[in-house]
Amino acid sequence: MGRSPCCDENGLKKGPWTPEEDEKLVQYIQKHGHGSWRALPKLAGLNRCGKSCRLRWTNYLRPDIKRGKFSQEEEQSILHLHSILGNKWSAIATHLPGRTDNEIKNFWNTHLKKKLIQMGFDPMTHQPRTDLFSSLPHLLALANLRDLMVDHHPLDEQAMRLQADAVQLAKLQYLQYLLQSAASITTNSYGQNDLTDMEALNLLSSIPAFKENPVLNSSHVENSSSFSPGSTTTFQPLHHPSLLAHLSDPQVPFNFQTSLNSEMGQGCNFTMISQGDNPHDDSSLVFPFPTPVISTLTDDMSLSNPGDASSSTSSYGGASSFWPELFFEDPIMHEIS
DNA sequence: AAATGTTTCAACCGCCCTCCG
DNA sequence: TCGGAGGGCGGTTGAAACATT
Repeated sequence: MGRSPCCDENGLKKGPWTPEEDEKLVQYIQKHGHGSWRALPKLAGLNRCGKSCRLRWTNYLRPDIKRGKFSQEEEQSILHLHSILGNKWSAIATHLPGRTDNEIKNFWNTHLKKKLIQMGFDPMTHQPRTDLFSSLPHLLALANLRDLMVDHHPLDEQAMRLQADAVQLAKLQYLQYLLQSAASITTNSYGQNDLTDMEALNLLSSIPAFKENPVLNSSHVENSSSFSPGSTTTFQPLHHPSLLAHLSDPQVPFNFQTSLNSEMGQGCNFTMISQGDNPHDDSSLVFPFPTPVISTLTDDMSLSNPGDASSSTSSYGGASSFWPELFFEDPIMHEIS
């Protein structure tokens, strides 16, 4: 037995606003300001509830509202802010002049959420989706595409590589899942070798990037120092604007190597090593990350888990996520915090 | 051209918080 | 301290526009 909707009272009008109503509302507010929203409709000669008037004004009629398509920069900001704030649309809107929370929310639900899902990210956590099944539709689609193409046209080199990349990505996502599972198992069982380590290594060895590159099979990062964020800096995963610029442009190539340091019973660490130039060999994975960011952060340092400041004591300190958790000083976070 | 399906987004709903008497 | 009013917020709905068959 909840409170009855305000507009049910007194047969007040609901639904789309007419130009005449808009005109009345705008004129009244420009003359008198909105004051009490509840009192406003009567004073302005509108047969609407105050709430409806407030919504119409704040979401549509306000003179400082910017309409039209969201720019690339706005899109990046929303993604970034959402990764920090979650569904706090009004908070996000304060960082985007002229945009309303409602507009941002709609844009998120109709565009950005889908985009992230398509790219294999969980739209709520902004982390890669670790469930292999989430990748299956894409893989199946690719497989079907390949069948079709083989039937009708010879598969070109780039398409072949794309498909191979997708399969490798799925493997790596699954690997991440295994490592995350292993992290909890290992932590709880105190050094016990578990099957998941083996499973992970077997999977790795099936990926050309690991099999063919001697660096990747070595204990290359044995003594690598963890990337330490420092005490006064705020760090955010993934959605740096410069990264996001590339989310919408999957053609931006970046080659990287992933090193696995595995000593049985001690867990695994990932190290991302950027390559200065892009040799485009078949063993490279192509991801939409800009080279400069990766290279500055991963030059001979392992990536550690942001939530785990004492990662050196954790046997899986660097294995929290396959996708690079990039940490950087974030002005917006400073502002918020 | 018509029917059907999908997407978009303005508007509504109801919960929650703050303010004030 | 309590309770009601008002406003803000996030989630949801549904009509209109657009796309596809």
